[in-house]
Amino acid sequence: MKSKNSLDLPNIEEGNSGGNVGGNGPLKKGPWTSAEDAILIEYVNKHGEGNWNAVQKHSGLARCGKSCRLRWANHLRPDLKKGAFTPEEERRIIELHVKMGNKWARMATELPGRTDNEIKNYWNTRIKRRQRAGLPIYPPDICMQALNENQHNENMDNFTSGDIRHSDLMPMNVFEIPQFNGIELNRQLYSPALFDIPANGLLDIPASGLLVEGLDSSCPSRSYLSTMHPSKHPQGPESMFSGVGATSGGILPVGSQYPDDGSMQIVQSFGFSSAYGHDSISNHALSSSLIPGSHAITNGNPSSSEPAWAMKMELPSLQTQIGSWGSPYSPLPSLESVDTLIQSPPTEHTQSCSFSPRNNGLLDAVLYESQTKKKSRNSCQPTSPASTMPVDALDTSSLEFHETEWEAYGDPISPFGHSSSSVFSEYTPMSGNSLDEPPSAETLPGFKVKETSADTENQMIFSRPDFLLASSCSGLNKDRTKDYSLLKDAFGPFIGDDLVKDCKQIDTPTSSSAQGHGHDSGAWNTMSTA
DNA sequence: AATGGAACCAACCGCGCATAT
DNA sequence: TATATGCGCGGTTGGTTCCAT
Repeated sequence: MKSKNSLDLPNIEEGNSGGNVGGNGPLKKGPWTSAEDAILIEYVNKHGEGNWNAVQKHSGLARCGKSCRLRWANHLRPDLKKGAFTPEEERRIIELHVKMGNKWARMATELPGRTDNEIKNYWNTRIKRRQRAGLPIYPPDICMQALNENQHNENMDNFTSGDIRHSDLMPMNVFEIPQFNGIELNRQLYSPALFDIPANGLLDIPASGLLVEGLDSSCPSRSYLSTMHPSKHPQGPESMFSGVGATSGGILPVGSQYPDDGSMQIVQSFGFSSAYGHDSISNHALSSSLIPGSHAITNGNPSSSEPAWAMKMELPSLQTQIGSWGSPYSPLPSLESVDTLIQSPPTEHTQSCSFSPRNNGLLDAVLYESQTKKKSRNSCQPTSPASTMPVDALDTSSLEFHETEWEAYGDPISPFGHSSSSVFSEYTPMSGNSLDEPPSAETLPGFKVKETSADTENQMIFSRPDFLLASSCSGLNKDRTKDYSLLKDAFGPFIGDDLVKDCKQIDTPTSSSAQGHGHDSGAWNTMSTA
């Protein structure tokens, strides 16, 4: 830390640069000096944390309370861990992000010694880097883990909360894992090459790749594969549901038809390299023909008045940078145009549930989650909202491979600037990976990818496969059992029967846990219920 | 060696929530 | 109940460093 000597020299030096230390003059901004740090440390040591606005008054520090708090929290706290993130931490961040989205503060609670700002910066830079390189964002194992977790949760919560969860579940599921969605389900379908996993293990899975790899012509799951990054998806529903052009079992237009235009780039900004056409199948058709039982989902859909991505959702950092991520390979459309796309998609669905009235924030989601929990507890047997389940509560065996292993995937050729079809071809299986090696596009007979349009609601919902299951399991539709069955059927081919099976098998409280990062459970619960 | 771009990092800003009055 | 204040969070910005050309 800083020498206490500086405490005795509060008003020197830095005060001259852009501000002053102490005094009642204008508050200083900009970088903190060692003297200021010392003052702050001394103050905190003496008075403890909190009451930050009093720091200026009592210590003479010409910094606003917020600045003091930030400085302390991010740099001066004695328990801070300095240095680069370890592979374990990196992996943990990814796991957490899968679950939480851009909830940096929450994530920080799970990473002792790390700050939200640190995590945020890490994520942003890594994502940006990978985005530029056209690399996948999430590692398949994590996706799988999340899937398992959610399935588990669904089962834990299965058919118990009924209508209650109908509305409440959605926000969390939709918001919490904006971009993860299809990835997890594709674990077994992906070509390892798709998961070019860099040091940080982020998967920037090209949507097209997802579609190709994970889709088979009949699989409705495509829908959510393409919805991985619902938020702010420029194409809105259309692109998000690129794969959902037909009813279950229906064949979708081939992805190779993707125009190599800006739409693709937009998608890329979400971490996908797919070229999503603007056109496509009408949203209506999609919303109604998504998959058998999909109505349950769409009915539970959050918004009618406002497209899902028009909401301010919890977005991964990369999503927020859509406008600034000018990849050399793929110039992105202006934010304006993106916004237009985002907000313009008309939706004919009405809000059929008690979803957050504003449909625009995590807080809402959290609130609703909380409400859901309460309701669930009150009206049902103990439930475990998917959103509150710790990742670690699930079998994390699939996560056991080390971060460095992710790197083994090697970077594929950047798909940027290529149509999805080309992307597919580029992402041919590299093989030999520890992960389930999904069949390549070529090995998926009849696989066809189609960038189609879809309702924002659909997108929202399908943004998280687990949600689909959860929805059916927990009451998005009153005919939950039916929906579940339908979804199971729908996802079975895609995620694998075993997973579907797991969904049921996991339906035991004791299944949680156990492995991996068990310590997270508590923290997670704490966070979730906070 | 110079230059430009990318990466990294620290800090600020705006918003919203919680609590006190 | 309404308002004020404190605080935390997430997004964004700007500066510095690193690296490739």
